[in-house]
Amino acid sequence: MMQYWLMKSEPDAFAINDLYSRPNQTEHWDGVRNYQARNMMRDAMKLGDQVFFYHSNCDEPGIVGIMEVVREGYPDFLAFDLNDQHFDSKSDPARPRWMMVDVKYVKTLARTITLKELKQKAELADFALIRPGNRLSILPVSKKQWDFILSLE
DNA sequence: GCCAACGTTGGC
DNA sequence: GCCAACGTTGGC
Repeated sequence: MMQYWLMKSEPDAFAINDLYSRPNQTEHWDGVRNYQARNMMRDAMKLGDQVFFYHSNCDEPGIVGIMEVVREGYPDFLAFDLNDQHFDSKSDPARPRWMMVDVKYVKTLARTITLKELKQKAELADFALIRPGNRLSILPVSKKQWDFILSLE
């Protein structure tokens, strides 16, 4: 059964246009160093799942596009790379601590659906993104929420 | 296992 | 740049 997600990225570091210009418009979602988010990538995200691309920590935080899971959870090899800022000495290839998935660009929304706007919708009162203090970088989205958000485009 | 200190996220 | 929320670490 198809599932829906939202993944955050700071556009200064990796924006939807960066995904668009990657070979095959595909990239691995590296750098997640939070166990809850890790568990979702390791256990729950499946091939074909649809994902909102969310720009965080920027002038206009919001949902900017859609991507698709094209490879299920596998070790985040950047955690093994001493020279990478995501290096983690507690993760090694024999016992990888951090996981990632590969995502492929699907589309850019006609406009950014802003956090501000999402907060104002009674239909999204239960949406994890707009609950106070939710800093998880990967969130589940229900089909109902997904369809409603897309109807705003 | 508790909890204080500390670090990070991310909106504003 | 501020700060609230909250995850992680480490002493005990």
